[in-house]
Amino acid sequence: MADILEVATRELADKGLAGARIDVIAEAMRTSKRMIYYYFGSKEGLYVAVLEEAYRRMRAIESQLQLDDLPPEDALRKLVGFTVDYQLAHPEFIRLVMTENIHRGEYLRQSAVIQKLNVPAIEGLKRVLERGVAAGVFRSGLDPVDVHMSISALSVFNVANRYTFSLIFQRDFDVPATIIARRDSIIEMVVRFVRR
Amino acid sequence: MADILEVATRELADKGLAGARIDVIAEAMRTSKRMIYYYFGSKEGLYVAVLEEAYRRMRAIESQLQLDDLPPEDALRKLVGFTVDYQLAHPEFIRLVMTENIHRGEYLRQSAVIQKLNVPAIEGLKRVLERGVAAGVFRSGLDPVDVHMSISALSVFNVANRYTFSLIFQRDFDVPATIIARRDSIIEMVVRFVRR
DNA sequence: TCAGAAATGAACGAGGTGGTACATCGCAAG
DNA sequence: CTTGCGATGTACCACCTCGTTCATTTCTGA
Repeated sequence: MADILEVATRELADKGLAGARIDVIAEAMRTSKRMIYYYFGSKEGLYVAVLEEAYRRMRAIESQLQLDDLPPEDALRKLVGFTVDYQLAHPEFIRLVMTENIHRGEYLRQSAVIQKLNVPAIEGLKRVLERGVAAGVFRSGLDPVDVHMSISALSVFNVANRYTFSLIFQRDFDVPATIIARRDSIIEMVVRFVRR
Repeated sequence: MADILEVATRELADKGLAGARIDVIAEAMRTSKRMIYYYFGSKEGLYVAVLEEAYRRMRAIESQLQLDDLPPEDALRKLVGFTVDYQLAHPEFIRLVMTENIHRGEYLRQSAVIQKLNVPAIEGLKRVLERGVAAGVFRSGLDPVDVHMSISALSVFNVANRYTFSLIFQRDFDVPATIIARRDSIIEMVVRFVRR
């Protein structure tokens, strides 16, 4: 059953909601298509379940970062670095999010738990920023949601737009050195933004 | 015929390649479906044409910015501001790009002109950065493509992920004040990144 | 052991979709 | 006038895809 979600995630992230085929998902696991409807009711039902699970997984790992033990700037670097790494390691997550935005969020809206799932992410960042201000290393007046948005934007882009971008600007994101340079650049950008 | 592209852009950006229906596109203009195949050969052919045209339009406007007349930091602020504004004003562009990345760039790859179309964008930014270094206001060693990538990432995100993000973090991107604050934040972030 | 519920398999159908066949029209050139 | 070619309308089809129907099996609890 967690197996179903795994396979469904792959297929839905790969082709999008309209492009994914239930028969393909069904065939990719032992059970038949009949089961998908038994458990999830519809293609959309399955899709919502997949979406929720994807967010849940990311936040679960993120919550283990232990940012409170580090000096503010180190904590921020760790958080940004983690976000970049996570997106790189889980392209299927962004692909799902892209698909959902193509659909204007109409399916995620059906999820009751999705907001609560993401509150801790902001809370963690907020504490880091406050500690930085208290320590005199960060400027005040920063909006945690705004900073989080920038971190997400920078981390997501290399994965979300990697194909069009590398095609246009001839940057190969499979080369480790390129990835590392980009990662450093993103961290530097966020840190410089919050520094006094 | 430019009419066809207009309608097709709307439909393809709206639903994606798999979700868009040729019959719908055909019906939305005066001509019949027969014509689409006559001119573009296939659904994919139409899609490629739409993609190319979208890039062409953006770069055409961008090239009129006259950045060379301004002091480096002002020029950079203008460029970033323009990028943010353009993306906000043309959500269908990003939606197409998202769709294309879902497809791993396999269609854009078929376009011969797409690379050349985007070179000027980097050239313009490169000149601004060099002038900034020469004037002693920007740090040296900056990679224009890297900076361009960050500008794109920050500008694209609020549009590309507006639905999922606003759902999760209760930020309404239809409120002008929210947009303006975000715009200022992005510009500030880029400027701080390049400053000495 | 047995009743009832949960889980599953096989097959199918109704509707939709990309693409085509064929005939026709309009118009420019000779 | 007529020849030829680009443009267009109509109808159609072969295939695919979601979702269902019906029957069957496996589990669970008393």
